[in-house]
Amino acid sequence: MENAPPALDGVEKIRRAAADLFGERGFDAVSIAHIAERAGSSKANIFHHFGSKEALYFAVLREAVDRSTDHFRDAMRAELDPSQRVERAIRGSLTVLFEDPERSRLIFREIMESGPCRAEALANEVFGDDFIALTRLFADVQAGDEAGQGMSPSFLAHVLLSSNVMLFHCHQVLRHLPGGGYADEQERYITMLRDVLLRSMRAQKETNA
Amino acid sequence: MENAPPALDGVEKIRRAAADLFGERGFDAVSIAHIAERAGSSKANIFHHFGSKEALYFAVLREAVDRSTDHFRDAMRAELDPSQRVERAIRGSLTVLFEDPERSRLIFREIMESGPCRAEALANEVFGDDFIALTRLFADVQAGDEAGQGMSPSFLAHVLLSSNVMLFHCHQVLRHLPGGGYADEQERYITMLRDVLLRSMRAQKETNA
DNA sequence: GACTCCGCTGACCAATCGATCAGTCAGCCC
DNA sequence: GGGCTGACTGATCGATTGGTCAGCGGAGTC
Repeated sequence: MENAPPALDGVEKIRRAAADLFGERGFDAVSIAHIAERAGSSKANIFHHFGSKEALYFAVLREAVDRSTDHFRDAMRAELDPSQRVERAIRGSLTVLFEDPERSRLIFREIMESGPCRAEALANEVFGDDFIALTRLFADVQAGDEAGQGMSPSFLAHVLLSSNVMLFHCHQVLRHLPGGGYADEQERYITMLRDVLLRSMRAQKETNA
Repeated sequence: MENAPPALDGVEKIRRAAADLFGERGFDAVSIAHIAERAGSSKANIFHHFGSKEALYFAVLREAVDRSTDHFRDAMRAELDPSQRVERAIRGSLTVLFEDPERSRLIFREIMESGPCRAEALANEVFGDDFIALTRLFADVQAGDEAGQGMSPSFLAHVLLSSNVMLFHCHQVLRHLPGGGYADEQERYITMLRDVLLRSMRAQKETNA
């Protein structure tokens, strides 16, 4: 009977408690004692398994990053018409962000804090694949549409991800801004962002001053 | 001779040191001892003037927020054609973000960390005015353009701010992504974002499935 | 000179931090 | 049984944390 939930051995419990707490409050605000308490373990045991607080943090971060890219890749496999493909990409990215908020916060904090040294590694190992996939999607959609290109696919990926990430991190603030009701209406939000992206691709060089 | 630089009294030195350090590393990673050292003062003196670490943090945060809104408001006063007005709004927001990076990080961290309780206060006191101004700008531009409305001005403000904030916080990562060269070319970035926003406003209901 | 006020300091506090220690206990191999 | 491994613990380390307190020294005031 005990096959479905794998009984969660000690190490995994520590990992999950650490992921939750680091995601919620950040590296410095969380102590090993907190993690040990939530994991139902002892401080010494954490050092036994992970060596140091920093090593635990990076272990948790790496795991979060790996799981994130898997989910995102799944969300973009379908072959539909442009409107539906873009919509699906928005929804997929949004799902990844919201289905495990602690993980998302953990990763974004790492991006913010990373100096020039670690930024390149992050770009290659962590976000590169997702960004490329999204860029390809926009390039495909533009190529299949005779109207006009003229808009960089990678920049459209930037706009999509920016908007979603901002919605995720700031939606408690956004919902209280005048006209910020979209923060609580996911479908309306997705439709609006989809329209912004599709219109950007289709309209031609009419905006040149 | 000592009139132009106001000699920076002790309290102001503390405030600046705290703003720099809190912006760089966040609340928990910075100790009063660090701040005292950078300010050339003593721990006890900081408590003498501010009472507690939290009070110092909030004082610094409030000051950062006030200065931020002032700058932003200045950047949007001009009356030009739609393309130039949108471009100016993008540039203004970008300038505010990059001209004092520590301040910007401080504020954004507060948005991320703020629970539902403090989020409403932040929305009203801090970002409300800027967001309203930006929303009005898009509403104006759309009204003056006969082509079509159909796109929520507040959502366009969201897209503009999201894209800029993301560029600011992640540009060390973005520049290393394939096609992410725009992260280092501000003028190209501004042009692309302007086009995305203008096209979104002008194109009509052609995207409805 | 004696007085107060105020910006400021060094010494100090209890609490907590990350980390280490010796040692316990259960399981496994021979 | 004996030898060994690895998960785990309570006690404890030195360092650092946010915060307190008595007091110093200079500027003003009578």
